[in-house]
Amino acid sequence: MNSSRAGATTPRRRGRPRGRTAADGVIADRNRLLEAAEELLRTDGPTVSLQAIATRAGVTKPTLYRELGDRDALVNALAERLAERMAESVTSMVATATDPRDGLHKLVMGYLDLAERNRNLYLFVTAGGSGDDRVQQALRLADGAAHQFAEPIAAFRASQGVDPEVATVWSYGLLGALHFVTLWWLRDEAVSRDVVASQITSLLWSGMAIPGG
Amino acid sequence: MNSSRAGATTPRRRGRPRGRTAADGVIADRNRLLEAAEELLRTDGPTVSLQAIATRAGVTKPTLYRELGDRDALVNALAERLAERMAESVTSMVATATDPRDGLHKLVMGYLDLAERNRNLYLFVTAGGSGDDRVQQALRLADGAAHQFAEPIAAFRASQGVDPEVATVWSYGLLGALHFVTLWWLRDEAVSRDVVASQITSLLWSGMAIPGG
DNA sequence: GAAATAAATCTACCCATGGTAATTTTGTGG
DNA sequence: CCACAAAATTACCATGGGTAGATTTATTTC
Repeated sequence: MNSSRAGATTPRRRGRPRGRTAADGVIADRNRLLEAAEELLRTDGPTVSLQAIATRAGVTKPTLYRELGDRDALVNALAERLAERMAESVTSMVATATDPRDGLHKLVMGYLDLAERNRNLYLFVTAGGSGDDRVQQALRLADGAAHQFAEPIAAFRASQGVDPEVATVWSYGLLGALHFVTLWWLRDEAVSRDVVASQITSLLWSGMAIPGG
Repeated sequence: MNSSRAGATTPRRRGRPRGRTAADGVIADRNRLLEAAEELLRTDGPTVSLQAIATRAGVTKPTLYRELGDRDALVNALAERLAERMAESVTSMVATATDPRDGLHKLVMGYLDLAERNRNLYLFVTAGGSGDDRVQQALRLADGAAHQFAEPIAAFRASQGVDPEVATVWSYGLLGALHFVTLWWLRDEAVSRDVVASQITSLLWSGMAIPGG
C-alpha cells in the first residue's frame, strides 16, 4: 500500500496557471481527479489518502477540495460514475436477453462482472465514507437502482391483483441480497461467477415474481 | 458529537494499581471497556474515538489497546456481543411462533427491534471498520447467521428433491436483504415496523420456501 | 494602459486520532 | 532485600482530513 511513489506529476507553479481562460477546463480537471482516484483505488485499496489522489492528478489538496469537496463528496462522485457504468453494462447485457428470467440472469452477471473488475472501487463506494452518514453510504448505490426495480415489481403485482405497496421494501431487499452475495463472492471466490449468478438469480426471481404476501 | 465531556472518571495513579492480584479482574475491565464503548456509541455516534472510550472507562489508550487490540478488534468484540443479543432476542421471539411462517415474521421483528434500539451500534459493527478489510466488516454479522440459515434451507430443499447447493448463496442473500431493508428503514422511517416486517417477511419467505431454481 | 479586482493555485499549517515507546509504580518469587 | 514481571500512565510519533494565507496570472474598469 505504498502511496507516495511514482506517478506524481511535477507540481505546478505557485499562482494561477497561465492560459486558463475563464472557466472552460474545469470539468476536465474534475475528471482527471476522479480518474486518479480510481487508479489509486485499484492499486492501493480503499484507504487511499486524498493527498495521494491530488498528487497523482498533479495538483494539491486544496485544489482537490475546491473541485470535489471533502472525502464524502469524492465517494459520491465515484459512486455516481460507477452507477452509470453499471447501468450501462447491465442494460447492454439485458438487451440480449431472450425472456424476462434470462434478462434477470444477465443483469446479475453484469453486476458481478463490474463489481469484480472494480473491486476496490465497489468497496469504496459501498463502505468507504468518512464515518458520519454510514447509512447513506451503504445505500447510495442502491437508492438509484431501487426505483428502477420498484417500478416493474409494483406494476407486475398490481396486474396480479396483489398488494403493490411492497415494491419499495422488496427492491431494497433484492438489492441487498445482490450486494451481500457480491461481497461474499468477492471475499471467498468459493464458486465460479456463473454458478453464483445462477443461484442468486433463482433467489431474486422467486422474490420478484411470486405473488405471495 | 462532543466527546470530551462529563463521564470521565478521574485517571488512576501512574504505575501498577494497588491490590490487583495476578490476573483476576481482567475480564471485568474488558467488559467495562465494551460497556463504555456502547454508551458512547449511543450518544456520540459511530465515529467515537478510542481515546473517548478509554477515558469513559477510566483508563487510558494503551490500556485499552492491551485489553482489546486495535479499532478493528473493538468492532469485532462489539459485533460478537450484538450477535449474541440478537440471537437471544430472535430465538425468544421465534419460540412463541405458531407456525414456520410466523416464526420468520417474529425473527424479522426481533431483528428490526434490536437494530432500532441499538441503532449506532448496529451501524458501527456493520460499517465501522478502520477501512482495510471492509468486506470482512460488512459480512461479520452475517457470517454467523448464514450458517444457521443455510442448514434448514439445504435440508428443506433436499427433502423437496431440488438442488441444496444454493443454500449458502441464498443465506447471504436473505441476510443481505434483511440488512438493506433495515438500513433503509432506519434511515427513512417511512413505514411502521410492523408493516416493513410483514413486507420483508413475505419476501424472505418466498425466497426460503420456493423450490424454483 | 495602469490599477484594481477576481481566479486559481500552492505552501504551510492546525488538529484529531490511531497507535506505540519509554517510564513509573506495585506486586511476587528467590 | 533485591531482581524481575505486571499494570498502568505520560509523552510521543505519524498520518491524514481540512483550512488560512500567500502568490501568481487573468480580467475588468477607468
